[in-house]
Amino acid sequence: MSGDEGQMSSALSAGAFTQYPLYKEVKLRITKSLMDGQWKSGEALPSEAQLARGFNVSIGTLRKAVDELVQEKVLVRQQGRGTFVATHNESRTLYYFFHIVGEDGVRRFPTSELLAFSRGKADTLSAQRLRIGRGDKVILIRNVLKLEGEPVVLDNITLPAAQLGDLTERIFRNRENTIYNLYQTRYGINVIRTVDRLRALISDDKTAAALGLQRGSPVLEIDRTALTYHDAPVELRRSYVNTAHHHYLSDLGKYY
Amino acid sequence: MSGDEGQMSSALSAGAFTQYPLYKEVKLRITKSLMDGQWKSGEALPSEAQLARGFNVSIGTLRKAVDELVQEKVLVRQQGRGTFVATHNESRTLYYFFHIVGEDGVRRFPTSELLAFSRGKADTLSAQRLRIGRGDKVILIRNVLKLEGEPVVLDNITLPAAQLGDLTERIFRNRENTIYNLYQTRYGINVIRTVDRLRALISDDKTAAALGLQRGSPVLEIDRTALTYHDAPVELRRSYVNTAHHHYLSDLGKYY
DNA sequence: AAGTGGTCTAGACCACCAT
DNA sequence: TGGTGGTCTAGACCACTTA
Repeated sequence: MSGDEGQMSSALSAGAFTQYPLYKEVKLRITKSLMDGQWKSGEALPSEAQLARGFNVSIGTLRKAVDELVQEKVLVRQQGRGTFVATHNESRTLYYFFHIVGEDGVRRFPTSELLAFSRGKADTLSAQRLRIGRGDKVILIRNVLKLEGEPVVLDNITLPAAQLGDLTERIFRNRENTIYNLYQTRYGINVIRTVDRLRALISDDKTAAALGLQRGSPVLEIDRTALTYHDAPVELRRSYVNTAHHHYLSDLGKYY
Repeated sequence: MSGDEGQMSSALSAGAFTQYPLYKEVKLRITKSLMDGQWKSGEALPSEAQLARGFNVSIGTLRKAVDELVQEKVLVRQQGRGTFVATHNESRTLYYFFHIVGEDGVRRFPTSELLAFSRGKADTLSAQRLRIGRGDKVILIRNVLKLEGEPVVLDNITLPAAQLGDLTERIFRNRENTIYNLYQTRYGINVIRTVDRLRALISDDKTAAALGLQRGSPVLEIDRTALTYHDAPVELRRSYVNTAHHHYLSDLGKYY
């Protein structure tokens, strides 16, 4: 009886006929609570023992579910203290989302300077990539990132307005933390991973001017999609980088 | 007695005074066997039950060690069949080491064309990055990669000759598989991960010619270090990519 | 049918943190 | 001291592959 209980409840609560691991279902239920905002950024979840009792699974199964969420950097474990919802702070940004480093390889956090904040409508491509309707309202942001005072990155951000209804230039400008932190804390939108597509281009005049480059200089274009739970897109960002004294570091695989 | 046995043997066999998890030590011992070539590319390891007995640990601890090696793509589990040393085949290359994709986002495997094979001595920078002596012998390879018949990538490879003593142009040219597969099967050098640093540049005339580009065209430079166990460097590769119709895909984090 | 990895459980004990 | 996560063990049963 006791041995089969977990599997029975799994099949029941999943409402499925297929064989599906119990820990995956537990993971989905934790994810759902996170999406619903049941535990907010930086808050502690109930202890593993409590969660296991709540889900009616063994502690080992509960841990396996949490293990994966920790791996994905959605949760953070701290021995002796608890398990927390990962916060978008500077160090997380620096290590997982900002890939521009100096020639010495050192990671520095950039300062940000807003160039333009406007609203518009999604064109065909943006709509498709954000999975919204063509012509739906979007927010457009142009932003320069500086490293040691020098402009290095020009960001062009496209956001679906529906999810960030009240976002204004003032709110954006007055944020005290990273942009992803703003999405997370104010709108409950948690960016979990990004997919970047890179090319080399000759910069156009406007971009060159924003980066203090000569006409015809090469720049690195980064076409980024930011994703939240279940790979749902939440932000498009097209960036241009002056790679004369910096480079983009792609260091996959060091996840152990 | 039975509960403490594992931890005791851990401390003993690690020969350390510090607290060190038993599964980490098991992982190191498996890694060591892999480095020593005890199980070769594509071969099956002993079953988990056998390994656990051999290391005198529980099956759970053994699995935790193997879990990490599977995550790092060093080992591959196949339910019902066994656990195998991961092979450098085309699909592994395509998904984990070759990041150039077409505008449609589809991954295609490139054809390779050798331009030059020579021997030389390591300059200061190469020596430092390969952790060999300045002036030590190296092998230099220039290679063009074509996608659908068009040259897209120019590779300039630097290899420490000491580890690949007998490598000749003929052997390199006649390989039947990927370059990393050659290192793995012929020299027991297993590339596990790579670190890429990217910039945008104006191509020099030689590079432009090799890629069929006009003078002054922008190209994406990829400065790659390939690493084996314990992050030991085994290859340097400086590549130039025509990103007019392709891009570099950086898709970290989809490891779940 | 026999052997392999995959899941799940139950319980002990350790390391670390806050109080 | 009590609560948290971290490690380790032991054993049952399931899913899949091969012969």
